[in-house]
Amino acid sequence: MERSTLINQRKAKLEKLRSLGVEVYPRRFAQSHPIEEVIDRYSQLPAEELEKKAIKVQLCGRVVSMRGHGKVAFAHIVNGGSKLQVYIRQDKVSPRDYEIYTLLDLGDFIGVEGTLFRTRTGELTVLVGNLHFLAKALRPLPEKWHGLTDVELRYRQRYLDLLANPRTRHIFYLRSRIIKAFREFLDEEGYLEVETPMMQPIPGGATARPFKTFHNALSIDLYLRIAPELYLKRLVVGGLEKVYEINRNFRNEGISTMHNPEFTMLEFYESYSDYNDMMDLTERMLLAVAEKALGESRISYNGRRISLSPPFRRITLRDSLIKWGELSPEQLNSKEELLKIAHGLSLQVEDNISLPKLMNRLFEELVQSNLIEPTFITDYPIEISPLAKQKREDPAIVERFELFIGGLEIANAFSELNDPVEQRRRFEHQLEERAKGDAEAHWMDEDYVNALEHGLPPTGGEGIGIDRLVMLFTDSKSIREVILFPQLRPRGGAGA
RNA sequence: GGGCCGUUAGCUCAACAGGUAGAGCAACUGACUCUUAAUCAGUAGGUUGAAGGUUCGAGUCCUUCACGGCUCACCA
Repeated sequence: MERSTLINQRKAKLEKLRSLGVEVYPRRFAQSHPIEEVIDRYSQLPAEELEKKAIKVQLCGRVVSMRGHGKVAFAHIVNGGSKLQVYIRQDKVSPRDYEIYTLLDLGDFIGVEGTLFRTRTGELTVLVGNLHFLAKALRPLPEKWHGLTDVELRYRQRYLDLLANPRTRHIFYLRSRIIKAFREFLDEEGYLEVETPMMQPIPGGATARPFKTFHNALSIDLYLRIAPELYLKRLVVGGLEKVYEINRNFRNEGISTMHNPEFTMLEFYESYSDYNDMMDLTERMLLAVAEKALGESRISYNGRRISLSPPFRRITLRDSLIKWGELSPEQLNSKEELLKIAHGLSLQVEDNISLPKLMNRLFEELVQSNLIEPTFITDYPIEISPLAKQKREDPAIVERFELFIGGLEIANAFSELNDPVEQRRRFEHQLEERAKGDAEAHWMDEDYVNALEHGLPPTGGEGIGIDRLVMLFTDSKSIREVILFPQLRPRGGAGA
């Protein structure tokens, strides 16, 4: 049926309810219990006992199914994700309430007062005494059996996805629990949660293209942050020795199953510790989060069972290329050799690519997908790590790790560079890269260097991509499955 | 940005080789006082994503565009 006809039919019913004197959008309804509680408390009681106790309830929810049988009807109502059957009999309700029932559509909200009983087939059900109309749905819900599968509609009208698909609901409940578990863990460790600017005059803390905006009153360009890192370290300079922030980052880059322009990042910094301490902390934290949010220490991802019990494997970037990339130490020292390999894999790399960037590229190609079990990859080239501290024994390498689980990059951490002179040098080098055309090279941030000049203690810092972690914990293949409203190209009109 | 695939009723999907666009659910009318994907009888519902083209004839073939998915490239 044409959509406007469906809506008009429902509007007509709405008017009929009004003409009966029914308040069609009332303010509130006093429920005696959420449906879930009723089920928890009474679903085990035998029918005879239910009848003897004659338990009175006032429940409400959205009507999701109706089965009329002449002068009686069964319906299911849903609230809080739980479903309960209600039973309306013409001889048990007032004529007015019965008329209200006849005007109900799937999707409407109702409240019922009645008595619990068990049907012949054993289902816990409310025998309705009074029926209250709570809100009208003018548009139909997705089909009851197949639900809503059109991916575009699921993302554009997430409310329908949430109504029709229990898995979607589950993912976002779990996402909430995961974030809460991170907070609880860090709070217990003595970390302070802070909020730092989303709008920054100089976008820093990562190598990525920013979104740009303009502040009228100040008449300046501002950038949506690509990372909170430099602000969090300013706080450590200020004596907030353990800080964390869970918030949005924005990167003006491509959209894919692994990338959304805005995404959620946990970053945390701890004074007097280094990247080794961060690895220990990460192991404890991920296990704690899994146990709290999932109730177990193992996850399933892409058909693989993965244990999050420490210790996690630790291997240097270089050794990982030897182990999984089957490269020799000699090859790893030669850009020409690596270029040959890259070309052999038909990777598109520019001939003037630097050795460290080439290594990283080969890592992504050859190694990353093998890192199913939690694995810390350590010791990155300095060139791609402008904010990390060098290793004492090899100044070309920094004290940094990335954590991979299920082949996904989950965390990135390092011993923070706290030498202001060296930091300035690194920024200057980045400026040269930028001048050479690297749009993602880091900006010079004099104010940040100035902060370092006041003294940053030895500090370990880490960022964890919350969306990817939620993907991992919910076995989701696309980041859009774990972001309620992922970025899509806008489309005219509602509903499509 | 490139490649591949998709877009048909409110939802989920059909439609041979180019020959009158169909089903289930939802909706509407009627029957039915323990159903649960209720059942039964009937009714209505379509600019086949958009615009062009080929053809006697296009959901189907061609071109362009829009939106989406996957993938490659780019990118932490």
